[in-house]
Amino acid sequence: MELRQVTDTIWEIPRTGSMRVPGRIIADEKLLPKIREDKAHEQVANVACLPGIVGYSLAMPDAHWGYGFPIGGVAATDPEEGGVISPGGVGYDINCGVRLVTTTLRYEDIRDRVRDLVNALYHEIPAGVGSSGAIQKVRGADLKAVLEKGARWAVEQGFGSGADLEHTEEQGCLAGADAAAVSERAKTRGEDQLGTLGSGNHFAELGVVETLFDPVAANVFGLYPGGIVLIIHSGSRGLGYQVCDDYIQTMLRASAKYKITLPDKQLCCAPLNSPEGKQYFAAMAAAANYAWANRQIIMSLAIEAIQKTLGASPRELGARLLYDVCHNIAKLEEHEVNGIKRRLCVHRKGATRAFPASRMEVPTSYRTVGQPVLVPGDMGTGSYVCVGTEQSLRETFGSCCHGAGRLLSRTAARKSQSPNELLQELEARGVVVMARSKKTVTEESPDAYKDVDRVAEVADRAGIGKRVARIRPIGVVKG
DNA sequence: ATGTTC
Repeated sequence: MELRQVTDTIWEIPRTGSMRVPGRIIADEKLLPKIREDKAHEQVANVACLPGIVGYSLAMPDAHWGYGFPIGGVAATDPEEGGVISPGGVGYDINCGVRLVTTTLRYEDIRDRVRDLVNALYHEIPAGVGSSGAIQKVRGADLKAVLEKGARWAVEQGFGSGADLEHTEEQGCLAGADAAAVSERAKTRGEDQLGTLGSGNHFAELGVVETLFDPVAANVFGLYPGGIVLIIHSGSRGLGYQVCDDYIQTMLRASAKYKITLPDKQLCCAPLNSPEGKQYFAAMAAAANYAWANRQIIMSLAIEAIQKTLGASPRELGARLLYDVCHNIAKLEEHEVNGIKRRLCVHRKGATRAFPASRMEVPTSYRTVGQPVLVPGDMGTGSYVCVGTEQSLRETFGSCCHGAGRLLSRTAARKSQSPNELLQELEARGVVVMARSKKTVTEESPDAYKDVDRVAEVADRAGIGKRVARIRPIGVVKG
């Protein structure tokens, strides 16, 4: 497949065959070969065949192979022109996302307490496959409220405060959610999993702000060198998984019903304006809201654990949600295409929104700099806070990368190192790790991920997310 | 990612 270099950081897949638009991959010479080896570029071309897609089928610098769509894939469709919605373009973990909490603690204040803090987080936040029981079971009318109100429900139950909602994408509630579109089985799976981390790449992490790239934006975001931050990465757990699974079946039928020809069955979809498309959107939004409630509760549990461990008052800890950004979702947004404003369905799968200061969706407190973009790397290397730009709005429907991106499969990662060896190595790097499962530790080895510094540098150079600060991990809780 | 194949 031909890849034509357009700029330093853009490679284009020309429109051929049944592609409706060209593909574009944001990468550099070092990241591109791995993306090709993964055949993620072929998935970009496949996505370009979806009915109603506009502009480009895009891949972010951390792109790799995924179910149907690449992870790191972005695609916008126009519902008015038969545009579709595809569960494969959202992912199994609906509204998997990241939130970052700043504190007034400095590294020197807690240098000797990191192990105690990690231990406290480990005990207060259930983690691992099938983890449950963080809070009382939530069912019936309460679960309906979670699905339709999102993070606000958690705040109303006493987890965090209303101020958190202002610093959450969509205020922690995607409009159009309908609990009735979520199967009973999905609901049952969700009733005891609110406030739990899950497994895989999900984590709760303590980090220290290390490098500032943009001191002005850093200051607006409350980031300062030596400051301690809390990062939480989790999603919609078994409930979101079940919603995806249920609707892939629906969409396989719908694709046939609407005579949509697809190069890959995993791209199964339905027009947004069809009953199936509307129902999936309503269920996806409900799962997204569950994920926001989940992260809101996890954050609250984590902050409480830190306060208790340090014997600090809320005021002394000074915890404040910088932002919560999702990276597995489809959203209706206004975008300008060829000079015309259109309401598009933007699929971001393993990609974050990255809106500039000019967009109304950005919290008023950040309206001078832009939307925070949270880019966690692997547990031993670092994470980035970036900021959205006008360029990302123009070139990637306001999207940026979501992490380092996987380099090795989980199986390959497990074979490369023993868990104890890896834990020691991380300790030597200054990272205390506590994990429910040793298997997860090796699967999540820094060696299993691409270099987040390079990914963030490419995103910055490509102009889709300017780096604000780099964060070094000091303590991590894993599933 | 996922009660890691209801």
